[in-house]
Amino acid sequence: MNEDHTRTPLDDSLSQNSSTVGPKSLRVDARRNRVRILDTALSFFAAEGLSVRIEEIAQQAGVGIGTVYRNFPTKELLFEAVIHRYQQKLVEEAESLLDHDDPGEAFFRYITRVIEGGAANKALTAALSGTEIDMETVASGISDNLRDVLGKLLARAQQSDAVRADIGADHVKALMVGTILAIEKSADEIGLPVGIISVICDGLRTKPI
Amino acid sequence: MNEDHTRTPLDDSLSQNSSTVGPKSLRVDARRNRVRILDTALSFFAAEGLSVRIEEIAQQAGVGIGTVYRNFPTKELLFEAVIHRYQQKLVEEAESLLDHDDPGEAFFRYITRVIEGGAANKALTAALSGTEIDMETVASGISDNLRDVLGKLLARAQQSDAVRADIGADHVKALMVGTILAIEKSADEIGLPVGIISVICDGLRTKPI
DNA sequence: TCATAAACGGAATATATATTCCACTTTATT
DNA sequence: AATAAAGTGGAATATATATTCCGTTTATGA
Repeated sequence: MNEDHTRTPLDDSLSQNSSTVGPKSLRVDARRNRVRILDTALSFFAAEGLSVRIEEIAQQAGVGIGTVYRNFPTKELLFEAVIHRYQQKLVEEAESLLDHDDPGEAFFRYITRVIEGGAANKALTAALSGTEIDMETVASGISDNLRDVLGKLLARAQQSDAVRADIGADHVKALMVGTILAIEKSADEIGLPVGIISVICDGLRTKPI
Repeated sequence: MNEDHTRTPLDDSLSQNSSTVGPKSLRVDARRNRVRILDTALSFFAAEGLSVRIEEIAQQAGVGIGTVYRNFPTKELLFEAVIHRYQQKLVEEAESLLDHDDPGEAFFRYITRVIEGGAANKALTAALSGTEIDMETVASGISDNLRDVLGKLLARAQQSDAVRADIGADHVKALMVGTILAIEKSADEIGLPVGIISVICDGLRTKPI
């Protein structure tokens, strides 16, 4: 009775590369369900944060609760799996901006994009900020990877004198998180996001004189 | 059996002016308990946010759960009562800065103070940002009052050309909330708050050239 | 001091939801 | 087609906590 189908949360997102066999080759129907669950969970988490009921995800995904739990033994683990994707995308995006001609623009474009994307995605917000959950694993995962690339992006921008020198990646990360949260929490006044982002960016720039 | 001791949440904080009789003159022990509950709730909410159990508050306040519920029929109402105090303080503080010589400094001093105070107070954060709860009543109450004074403070600062003209009180409020949340959520890197606040303030300033 | 209404305490109740369990299906293998 | 292994659904369980209920205690005014 010793169930050990519990894969570690970070190595499994279900290797899309159809050729490779994957963790242990799931049965075809199982793999399909897994994808459905992840997709559904993503949209729910993004829209409503961690408070969605597992039952609702299961229903919408067209599977039973039990199936969700077979794949993700815990709500938290499901969340982690969902977030792990997003994280990857963010990091990749940052990396692709690392060899941009204008380090300053690369930097500002990146934080703008992260903020705009995040403001529409409660799941990401929760993951980045640690709101709503403890998030041992993911949090540190995100922090490490994202802080790294962000740090590089920032360093280049600072070297090219586009960004003030007295701040670090932590500041930037905090500012992004805060801005995302602020936008998310505010009544949806039109124009708010743009205005706020502009304030942040201006505050980060080196001063003219 | 029709209990109607349910006072409206905003008119009752227990009128300190000992001379006036108050809402309906509580029995002396009842009044004492009410204060204890409010005080205890404040510190708990500030430290841990809305997730504290009512039972814990009751215990720490030295009363039974029933007594808490007699005074505040709902966890949410208790929270509202607690927040109402803080709100009042914030508004008063803003008002007292309205006739400061230097409108710019008054403005920046105020948002700095709110941010620094808020970052240590999860209750305020929750109330301001709407995190963790719906907060119909308080939210709008805070919004209205605080937005008002904040607007005045901002207007003066803008007239004196200390703050860029293209933003409104909503932006400022969102920025404050975001900053508070960012600081609160970040691991406590020393110096983070100062650095972040400085970025925000710089971003709000009119530009030199 | 007594009677009475007000207030109290905390066990019991209600509710919401995460998680488990297992009899039943479906897939893969022969 | 038959069988074993893998996977499934969803009722049942476990748990956490907000809220109610009511017998007991306490302040107050005569």
